[in-house]
Amino acid sequence: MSHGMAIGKASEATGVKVPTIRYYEQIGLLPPPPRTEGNRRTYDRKDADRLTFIRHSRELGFEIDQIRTLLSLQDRPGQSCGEADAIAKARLVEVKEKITSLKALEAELERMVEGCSHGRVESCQVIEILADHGKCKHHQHDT
Amino acid sequence: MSHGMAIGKASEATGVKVPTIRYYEQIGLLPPPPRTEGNRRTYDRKDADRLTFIRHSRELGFEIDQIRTLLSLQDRPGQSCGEADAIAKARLVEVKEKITSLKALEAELERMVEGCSHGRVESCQVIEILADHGKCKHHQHDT
DNA sequence: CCTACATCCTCCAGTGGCTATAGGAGCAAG
DNA sequence: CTTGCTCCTATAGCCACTGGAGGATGTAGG
Repeated sequence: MSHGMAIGKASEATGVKVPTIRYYEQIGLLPPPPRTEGNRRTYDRKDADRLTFIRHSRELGFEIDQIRTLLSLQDRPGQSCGEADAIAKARLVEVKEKITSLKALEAELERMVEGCSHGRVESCQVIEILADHGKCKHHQHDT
Repeated sequence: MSHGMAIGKASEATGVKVPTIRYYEQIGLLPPPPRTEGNRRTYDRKDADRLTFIRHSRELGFEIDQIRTLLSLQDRPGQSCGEADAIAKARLVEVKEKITSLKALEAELERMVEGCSHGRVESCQVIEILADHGKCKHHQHDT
């Protein structure tokens, strides 16, 4: 009765690509599902839910290892959610920092682009700011 | 007379790590410098400037191939800076988009963390929102 | 001159999180 | 029965580095 679906259907249902699903199985994030006679993976509702959970977590920028922790917490509902809370809070801090850093970056790029007089490279603000770090206002930014 | 420096000094002077300098040489971003009798790389002021240019560009999030283009533009000062301008503009758009996307992410993480009553996992907003994509307000976000 | 020790060299493997390709097997419809 | 789709495994590639092994060279002190 259990309406098992093939990997393609699971992919469609969850938005996780087929090779990615196999990859998640390989790294132990998704348990190896039962196979059909013809050796094909069959997934059920629970697997799909797990994949959705993973996808959403990845979209929020959690690392695989953090997702591993979050999943194991989900499996034991009676436990305190302090750890989940801590992971989410840490990610929130990261995101806030990245926003700050990207805003500095945005400001500098804007300065570069606005300063471009569309003339020759020799007087181009874009090139000049890149070349001369002293003309750069901010000090620490990453991707 | 040319005050050539060893790779370690070049690294110190530019903030680019030693293995990264060698890597840039390997991929053709930095020209192979002359060597001493003992086979050690010696860099001059121009090389250091180039490394600084590269580092700064990387900090602003430009890809290696874009930096390749920017460097080749710098080498030919008489040319129009339209291409440099276009690269910077494209990056600016990317950065703006990323900021928007991270703000959506920030909002959702905040909702998760605020909703956490510090009780059991079974009633934890953090886990619940991750599990149920329907509870998610936004639709498209990346790292 | 000899000994430590820092710095340098090359080569190769690993990181994260997938993504793509090759080469084949199974399955459903016409 | 054939066409064409989906599936399987295994392996390699992506980006931009980073680290380690194992050995050569340079330098400062005794």
